[in-house]
Amino acid sequence: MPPMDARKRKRLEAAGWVVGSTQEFLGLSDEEMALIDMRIGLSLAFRALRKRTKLTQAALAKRIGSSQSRVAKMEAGDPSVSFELLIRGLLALGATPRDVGRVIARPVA
Amino acid sequence: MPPMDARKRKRLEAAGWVVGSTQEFLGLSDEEMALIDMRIGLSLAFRALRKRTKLTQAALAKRIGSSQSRVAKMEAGDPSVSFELLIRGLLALGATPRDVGRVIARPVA
DNA sequence: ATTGCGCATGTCAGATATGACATATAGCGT
DNA sequence: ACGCTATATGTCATATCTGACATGCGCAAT
Repeated sequence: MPPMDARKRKRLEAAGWVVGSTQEFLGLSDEEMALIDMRIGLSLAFRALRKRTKLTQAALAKRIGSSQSRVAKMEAGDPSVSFELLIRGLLALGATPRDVGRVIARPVA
Repeated sequence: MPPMDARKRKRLEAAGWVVGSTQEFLGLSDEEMALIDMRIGLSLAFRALRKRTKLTQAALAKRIGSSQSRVAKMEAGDPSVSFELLIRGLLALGATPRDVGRVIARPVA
């Protein structure tokens, strides 16, 4: 999962590292920030919904035809995970398009 | 742009072919339908916003570091275009995360 | 009828995402 | 301490996405 520079940033952020000041820390455009916020929001919503549904990562993975490790990456906001996969995951957990839209619309913090 | 089966469906739909009954026509799950609707919604919003901004596909492509042909595919709802690219495009045109969320939340028809 | 412009569609080499697998870590009951 | 279960992290072959390019189509102006 190597040197794609901005990789670990999201991990840190999702892990609680104040999303706000990260922008100047690395030189990110507003658009890139917005994208990262969306990704993080989707990740968090996904994890929350999975837990609410009382599914393990492995069980959910099986249900959506993926693997436990990928589910973990989805929840970690890993940039190797596409928006589409995150949205797929949410829908598979019963989220509606409205729900997904809400998550994307809301700036993360 | 070869035989990835469900390819032309979106073209037809985006071109006006009543999205509703397409579901039974091909055996699509609700979730897949929702995804397709989101993709179409993003495409349409993208095209609308570009036109409102009075940019040609080529000009916009240059601005976002892409190519005219890819912009055309974005607007065509082509499945070879990722959600992330569509969202990137919208943001580059000045759409806010709220705008994007709205588009995703709203079932296309 | 030819030129020019905007858009559509196809292809392809290189970039990125994916599921699967291996392995590591953390917590928890015994 | 030991097993056991859930989650995290890394790697890899394959699949999918990407920008670039070529080319086609329609349409307005000359």
